[in-house]
Amino acid sequence: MNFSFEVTATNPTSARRGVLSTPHGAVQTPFFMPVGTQATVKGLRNEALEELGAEIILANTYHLYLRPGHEAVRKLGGLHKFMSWPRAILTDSGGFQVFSLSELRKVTDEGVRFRSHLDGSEHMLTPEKAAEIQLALGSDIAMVFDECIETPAPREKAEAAVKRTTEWAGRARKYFREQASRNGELGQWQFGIVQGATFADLRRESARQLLEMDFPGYAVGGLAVGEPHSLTCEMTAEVTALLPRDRPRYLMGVGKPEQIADYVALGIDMMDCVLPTRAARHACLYTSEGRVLIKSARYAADPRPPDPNCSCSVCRRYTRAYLRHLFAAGELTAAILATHHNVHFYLDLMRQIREAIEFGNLANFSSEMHARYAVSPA
RNA sequence: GGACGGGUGGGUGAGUGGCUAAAACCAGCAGACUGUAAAUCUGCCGCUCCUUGCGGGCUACGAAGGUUCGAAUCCUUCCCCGUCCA
Repeated sequence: MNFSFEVTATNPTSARRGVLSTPHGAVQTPFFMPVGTQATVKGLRNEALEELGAEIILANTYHLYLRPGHEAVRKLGGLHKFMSWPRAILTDSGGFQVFSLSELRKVTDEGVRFRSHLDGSEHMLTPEKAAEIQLALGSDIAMVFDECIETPAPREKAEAAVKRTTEWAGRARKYFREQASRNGELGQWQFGIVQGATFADLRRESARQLLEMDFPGYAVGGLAVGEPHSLTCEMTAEVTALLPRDRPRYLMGVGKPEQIADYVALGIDMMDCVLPTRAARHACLYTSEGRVLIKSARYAADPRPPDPNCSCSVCRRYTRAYLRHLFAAGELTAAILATHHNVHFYLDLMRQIREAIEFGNLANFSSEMHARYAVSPA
């Protein structure tokens, strides 16, 4: 087995410092995964991602299944080779698309029937199918297919989603193990996903049921979909309290810069979020001084770097005035530079957090981040 | 010199008697983005007043007059622009 997870340091909070080893390299935890839904982190070449120190990225089952198709990727040597990314990859299962594409799908116990957002064609995604696709893609970590629902949700709906997610997790686990016994070492880890919306008892129940399936890692899903941050933290804490200490915990789809350290303090090891890349394309830069909406007229003649305290190659070379100009002109370079900076910011934030855990001052770090982002800079 | 066509808010450009401070798009301004249907979306965008209300006042569809209860829309004259004919 090329996989392992080792906790190397703990903290007065529940935070853990560790290393997740994969066939495509070791990943220092806690970590943040830049999102590369369609086998690319929008706006960044893989060379840049490597320079920025990304050790793992996320890709998406649903999107790659529709285009170019998982069999096509398999024939081209798997996702790593296809996209020329030598480091680790985690694939999301398509469970989030159950939520985000809610108008294009129908959920049944069997699975989810999607109408493709690309051409309207019909596709059935089941727990087995999602696992099969991810095995074909050859990602290092595969997620089980779950039912992600909106928040707030009525209790009955949340209950039903938990029940379904648990059953689907069981089927996915079974499929995965069958494949392993038939084909030998699969070179992939499979993680379960806890659901339960904003109901603490459902979250605990969901976690307990998944624990019985003995996943090498556990995710918390269906959070940060509109509920207040405090509630996200509450639900996360409920779950992490039950999860085994020797397995990685993944809080899916988070978060804002000032929230990241909070999740880590609750014992989260892994996160991903489209925020740094999407916000960058929309001219929002994350800096040591807070958010900078670089399109604003106030930066038209600002000769300072986007973030005076940042060491990234964009901040070393370009001014706010120039970035603002590029956005105003609609130049592609605007998105590229902004994305580069934001991903640097997030990855550097994670480096600082890992350091803070080792030095035992994560709590201070967290409150500093909140203070910094409480008010947007002038 | 003559015949047509046309002059609308920062721009392009709808609108041929009241529902028009005037569509739509662009530009401008402000904001939002949390396992990416997102290089997207939302709001504001003549001036002004306040007790911020589907509020009041003022100004505005080349200019000046006129018709009408009411005009960007109809009439007259003038000024520009385009095309064609001499």
